[in-house]
Amino acid sequence: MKRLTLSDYQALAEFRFQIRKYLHFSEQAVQASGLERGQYQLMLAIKGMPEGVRPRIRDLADRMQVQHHSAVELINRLEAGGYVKRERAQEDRREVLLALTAKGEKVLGELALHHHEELRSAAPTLVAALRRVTKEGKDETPST
Amino acid sequence: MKRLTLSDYQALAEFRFQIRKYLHFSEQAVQASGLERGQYQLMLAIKGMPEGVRPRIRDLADRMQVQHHSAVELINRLEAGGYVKRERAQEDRREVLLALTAKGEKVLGELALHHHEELRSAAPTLVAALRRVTKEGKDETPST
DNA sequence: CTATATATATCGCTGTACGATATAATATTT
DNA sequence: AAATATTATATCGTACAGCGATATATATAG
Repeated sequence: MKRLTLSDYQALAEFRFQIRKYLHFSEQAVQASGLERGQYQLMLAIKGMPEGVRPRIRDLADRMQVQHHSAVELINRLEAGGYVKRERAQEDRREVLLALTAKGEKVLGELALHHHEELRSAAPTLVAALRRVTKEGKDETPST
Repeated sequence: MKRLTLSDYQALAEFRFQIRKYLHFSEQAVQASGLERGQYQLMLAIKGMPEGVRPRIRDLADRMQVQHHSAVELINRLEAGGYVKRERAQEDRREVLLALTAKGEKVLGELALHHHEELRSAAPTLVAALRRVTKEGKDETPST
């Protein structure tokens, strides 16, 4: 079994740290807007859906990497808060398509802007951390 | 207030998606090893601590971006599982320094290896997503 | 036109992180 | 050196997000 060098461990740890910092910033910003953790992300997923993919619950669950019923619950709370609305698809009436309300657009707009700025400023550090992970180990003595 | 373009939203959403995929992979791998979510990360934080920083509970909490008492609980469970051990610092006897046990080293080694491989293969996509976020918007019509 | 698959929804539970608070050691002030 | 404040760690109860198991509705296959 291959072994990692101490530098590899440090690279992995540093990447985690940077990611956690970004996610922590996000959580603070989201809660300051009166939303719960996943709500911003789900709204962002609706708005930022790749071209050609319709925002069904299933697709959103996939983008969120959660079970579909976790997405359902999240959407229930979002709908209750007036941020998104459900629409039955007319072709396949099992499907529910999601859309942002005006209120949802507004909150998402502000949050996304903050996130965009934060991520732009964090990006160089993140890329550097990734590069360090990617970099071939130069025969360093393994750790332990 | 500045507005984001649709491409900006897509870039943010795509980055989130890629991060979630990595974190989801991580969670699966960690649970398959019989550990809980944060346990791998905390062990990794111990091992991958930057040079010159001692692994006190407070420092680890900072690297984990959690409240110190959340770190305490995590460490309680790790210690109960025999993965880490506490040692009182002799200079300042309030401090508790953490160290991995042999068992901890072993489990961490395997997990970190998988993570390293996964991250190496995910890195190009992640970097691309970051670049798209960083890229100056080229006067595209704003969304909505 | 029954059987099976797909899409969404509900209910109860668990685990993780938090807030509030406590204990212990060290540092500072008078 | 006693009193007070600060720092480091620990405990207890709680909240909430996501999951497993299960249910309902619609659509497709045989």
